[in-house]
Amino acid sequence: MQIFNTLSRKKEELRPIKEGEYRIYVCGPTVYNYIHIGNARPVIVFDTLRRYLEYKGNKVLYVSNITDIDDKLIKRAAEENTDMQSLARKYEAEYFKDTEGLGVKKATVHPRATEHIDEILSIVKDIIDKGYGYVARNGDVYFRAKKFKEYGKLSHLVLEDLVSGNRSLRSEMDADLKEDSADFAVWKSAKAGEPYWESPYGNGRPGWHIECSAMARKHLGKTIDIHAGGEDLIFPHHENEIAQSECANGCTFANYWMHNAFLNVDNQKMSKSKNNFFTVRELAEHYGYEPIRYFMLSGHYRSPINYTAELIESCKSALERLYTCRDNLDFAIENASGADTSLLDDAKKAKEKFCAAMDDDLNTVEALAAIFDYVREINTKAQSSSKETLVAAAKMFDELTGVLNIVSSRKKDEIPAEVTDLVAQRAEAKKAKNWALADEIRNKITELGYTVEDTTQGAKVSKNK
RNA sequence: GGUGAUGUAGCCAAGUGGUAAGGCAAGGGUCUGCAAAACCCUCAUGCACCAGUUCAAAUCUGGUCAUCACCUCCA
Repeated sequence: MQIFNTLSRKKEELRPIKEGEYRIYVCGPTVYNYIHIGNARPVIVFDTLRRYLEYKGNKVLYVSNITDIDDKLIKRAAEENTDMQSLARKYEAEYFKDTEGLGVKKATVHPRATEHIDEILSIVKDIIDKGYGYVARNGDVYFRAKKFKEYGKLSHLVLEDLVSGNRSLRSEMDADLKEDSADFAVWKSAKAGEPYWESPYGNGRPGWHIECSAMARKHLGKTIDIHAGGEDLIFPHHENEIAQSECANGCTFANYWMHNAFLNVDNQKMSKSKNNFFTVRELAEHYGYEPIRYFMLSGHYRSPINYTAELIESCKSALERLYTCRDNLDFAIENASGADTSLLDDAKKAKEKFCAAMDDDLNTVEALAAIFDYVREINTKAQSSSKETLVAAAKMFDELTGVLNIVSSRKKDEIPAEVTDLVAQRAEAKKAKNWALADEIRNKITELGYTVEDTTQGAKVSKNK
């Protein structure tokens, strides 16, 4: 499998440290609010990567952190008149509600920053011991960015350019605490009224970047296979993680870095001030979760995608085609009488095309095309195939759609006896060519919330769409 | 100023040298008592624009235009 590695800016053959096993760390949410649709993109994209690796028979250790200590949390807790921990737990629960709806598998571990203060302090100590960190007079601990010669290797930015950049006001503010304006905080001294933990440097709390370095080391080891997140995290977050981890551990932090492009709204970055901000929750209430997942996979993860309501609607229609195909398959299996086995070849071809696409840097768009090609074959041959063939074809359909996890919300409808009776009555009426009565019964069935469709294999009943 | 991305049909979107996948929408047809679903056909002599390289370019090179992002706590 080829993966685009941000480090080399090239597609590379993905080779894990240990054959058949992948250690993946994906930067998780800061739980201070409901997640927005932009947050959902990396969650869905890398969940799909994980599912594909597992589908290919690999073991995946997947870690995604919960940031539950942060400036935004402190601020928001004050606004909501609550404490930081209750706020964090509340939105963490909402986060899991949304991700579950989006068909995202739970990570092997979802570590919380506040439960890893010991590990964080331990890596801070390593950094200081090795000469890469220093304690400022107020108790802040900073990382000497320039001392790490490879600083900038991920973002391909040069420190001098950064320093001369046009947003240096903030670093100038701390200029009297830092040795150099490029240095960044790994530990922050406590401010009045804010949560803090005791440390050798005085009371304080972890900086943003250090938690990921610490939790990755604890749960996945010093060198991991893949580290992933949104492209905005490349700098400074991931750059700083590399500096911290590689200096503290003395070895490569992550072999592959994967970053998804942004999701825009009206071709602009989503932001509250532009009033183009959508949470996953509000969209899910409108359209359901599954179209959102499909939408995220309908474009390549490294290309920006633009959200509009019309697109979600068209994703919903595309999903309908998949649901209908799967329903037809079940119906055909129950009523199978044909002998054609050529669908088995189509299933094999579909899998080959699907895997070739996924192997090429997670090309979910081509993978979807493979599924839709297969759907056409199924629809064409469903009524002429043998039962065994249809069962195998359905299994392949479930396999491929299962990797993308896009047909999970389809349920087999329970048909009440009342409706079944009406269907039987309608069949009688049809037999007698009493079309008026047949249509009247069909209307009744519709009113009860069900749809009846006539096929060459008899009447097919489902819930109204 | 530095770095990077993008521009393909009405909409979305794959395709990195061999003559434009797939989905949505639209139109026509087949099937059906009528429907629904499904299937078939139609829908870019052309891939922002201009040059160039090549037997061959959406794809490579140079330039132009447009849009977007990152450059110290935004996925």
